[in-house]
Amino acid sequence: MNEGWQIPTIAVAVDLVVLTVRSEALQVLLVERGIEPYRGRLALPGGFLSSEQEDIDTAAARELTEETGLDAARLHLEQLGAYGVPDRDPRRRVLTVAYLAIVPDLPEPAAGGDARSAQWTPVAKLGRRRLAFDHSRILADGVERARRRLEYTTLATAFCPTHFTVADLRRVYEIVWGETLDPRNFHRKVRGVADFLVPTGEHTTKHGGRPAALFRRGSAEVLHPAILRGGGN
Amino acid sequence: MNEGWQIPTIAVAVDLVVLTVRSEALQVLLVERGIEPYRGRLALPGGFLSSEQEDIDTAAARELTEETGLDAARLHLEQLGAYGVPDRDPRRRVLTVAYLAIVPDLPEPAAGGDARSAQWTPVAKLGRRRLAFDHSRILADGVERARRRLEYTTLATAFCPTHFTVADLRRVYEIVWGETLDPRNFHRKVRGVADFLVPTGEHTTKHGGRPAALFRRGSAEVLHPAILRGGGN
DNA sequence: ACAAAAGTGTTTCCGTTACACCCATGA
DNA sequence: TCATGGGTGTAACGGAAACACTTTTGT
Repeated sequence: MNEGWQIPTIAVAVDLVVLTVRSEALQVLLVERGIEPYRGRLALPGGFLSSEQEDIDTAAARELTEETGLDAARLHLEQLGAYGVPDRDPRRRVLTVAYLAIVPDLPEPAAGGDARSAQWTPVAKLGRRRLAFDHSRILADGVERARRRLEYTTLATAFCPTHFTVADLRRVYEIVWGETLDPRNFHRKVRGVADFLVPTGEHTTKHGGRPAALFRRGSAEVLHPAILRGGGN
Repeated sequence: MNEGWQIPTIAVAVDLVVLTVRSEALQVLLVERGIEPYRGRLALPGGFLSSEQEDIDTAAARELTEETGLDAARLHLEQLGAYGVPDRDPRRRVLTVAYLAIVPDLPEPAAGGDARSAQWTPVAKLGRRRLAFDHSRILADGVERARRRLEYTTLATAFCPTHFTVADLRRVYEIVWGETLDPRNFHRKVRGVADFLVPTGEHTTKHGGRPAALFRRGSAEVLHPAILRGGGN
């Protein structure tokens, strides 16, 4: 079927949905576009492959490091899918491969090596505001993927620093899902999953109540049994 | 960061994991490659975008129709993801977007309009045999996706003709999952999900036992509650 | 009458929910 | 002592597993 015809080639980009829990809200890392099209609009961080031979996973990790200053190898980074509608970029045809990244609340504001000013924005605050290109759709897909991942995997720990309490973990669930959970049942559920949480022996000392035990992320990646939305009040 | 440099472009292809249940086995549509590289090896059907402006979803639907002769608009077709390791094709860099398609057992053998001979192959029979390129990996991802979809969605009906019995549906589950299910519990489960199965009033007349009621696929797309693997014996 | 497959009823078990209750700290 | 949040115990509920049992056909 294909002798003597020219195979079309397309510019390939990667875009990142970088999520964190920060100031009691689910926030996404966005950049403000400095050039047309969509000048001044918010967009997902991303960019074209840096060379003809760069791997897409590598490109996503590179962009993540550039924007957050963190070591991508230690972060959760998974592919969301390819978005390739021909007119998604008015200048030329671009196929973008979107990735979902989960990072803990960063000590320093996300000032990357890149000159562009990446900023955290609460997902809920975006409301009906449209992002550049089809990034609103990609963001919605990423958020939904993250929400589902919390049900069936141990991904929630990726939002937390290395040491955290059960209450910290519960707040991640509550903020990402946008619903409140019963602290007592949640506690028993997560402690009941083998290798989900590893006690460190340490305890918090701050707040008003009883000190909470500190945990590290365990080796488990899937949740048995799952922690489902719409229950637990 | 990017003034005065050339954006690299890449050849983009779509590849299809077309699954069906046929002769009591989960089968995948494969083609035998007639040219190098991987000449003589089995590969997933697929191909490059037909033009600079063809949408990837459209390209996947086109390939599906070419290979099966069926109207892709009536079939289940979903994106699996992008596979873009630079050396996956030794000739040149190709990024492929893989799709999962589910089709009912076709009356006629899958002789497409395309000259290539697509053939159904039982997934289990492939064993350790490697497909061309990274297609073994893509196939594994597609099969795993289909298995999970049966747990949480009504996708199983996509394997069935328009009219089918509960036993037909159960055989789909058993064959795709590779485990046996209790016919009585399965029956009550699927009948209990609202809008999953619509009775047609008709009954089968053939087999040795009591005639079974015939159903059409209902409007439900998600399963409440889910039908999980590793139970039901 | 018997075999075979469809379909229903019932008991047992297990995870979840809801909530009473106890624990450990700061003020 | 009280407020606050951490953590445990437990009874009620609901879905799933196991399986006895009835229904409806062909032979």
